[in-house]
Amino acid sequence: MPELPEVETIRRTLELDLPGPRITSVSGRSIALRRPLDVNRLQPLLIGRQFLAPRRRGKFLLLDLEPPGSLLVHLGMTGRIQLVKASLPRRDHTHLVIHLNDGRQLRFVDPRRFGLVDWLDPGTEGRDPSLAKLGVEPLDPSLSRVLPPLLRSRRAPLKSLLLDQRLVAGIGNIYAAEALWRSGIHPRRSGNRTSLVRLRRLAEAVRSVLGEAIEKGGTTLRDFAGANGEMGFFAVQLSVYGRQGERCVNCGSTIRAEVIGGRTTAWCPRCQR
DNA sequence: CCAGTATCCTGCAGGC
DNA sequence: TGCCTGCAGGATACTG
Repeated sequence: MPELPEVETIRRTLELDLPGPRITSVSGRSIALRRPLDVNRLQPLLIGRQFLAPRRRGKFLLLDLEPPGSLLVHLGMTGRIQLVKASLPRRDHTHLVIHLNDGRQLRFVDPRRFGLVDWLDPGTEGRDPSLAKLGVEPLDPSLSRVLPPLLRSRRAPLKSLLLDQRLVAGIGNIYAAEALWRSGIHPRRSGNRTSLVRLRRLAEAVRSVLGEAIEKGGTTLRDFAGANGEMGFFAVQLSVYGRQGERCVNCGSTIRAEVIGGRTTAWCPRCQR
């Protein structure tokens, strides 16, 4: 669910509100997330530090600190970040709480525990096993030059290739389906059986779909950050994802869905070839 | 190296 | 009402 646009919106929200106060303590429960969450290790590393403006890489958040060091955060499927008054009751599955000296807390909540929070020593992000493998940033202007030849070199379905974070970082199941619909390409089409012209169109669709979703997130930023400081997800207008059985907004055909590469994938049988 | 599948986890929807 | 099953999908380990 949290794909690049949602993570970017969270980043922008945190950028406004997180820098400043000092960390006074850390609490929570060490528990198995994607990587083991070790509260006892984080505690001495975080106390006394202040957050700077956060960064994003793919679907990862990098919460930079001063003195230098970073928290690496991934929201997985159900991860949420809350920046709230300490008095607000904790939701279930709150795994980590970072206490700030202005009476607020940064909380990491993740029922399904597919997310992660990990410490990065300054300058080591290039060696992090997850970050090091990430492909091109989809909003980078180089995307339409870099991505097409990569896709051309593979014979897997384009839908699966778009989800491969080593090729392009930040696309998930929702925006992969949307970008393929927008560029008129069938999700099962092999990368190496697609012309460079069409792949360039796909790269542009990826950029525009993600860019528009971020804009919408930006316009709802105030609501989105919420009265209770909860940073979750927003609903964007979707053309195919989750619309199987409904009519294509472009041609009126019935949207279909099948499992491709282990992921349910919706597409329009008429618009996408 | 590449492609495809299994795995982790909880909440929720649907069937009966 | 309650129980069961299956599905949702991030990244990654594993298999062929």
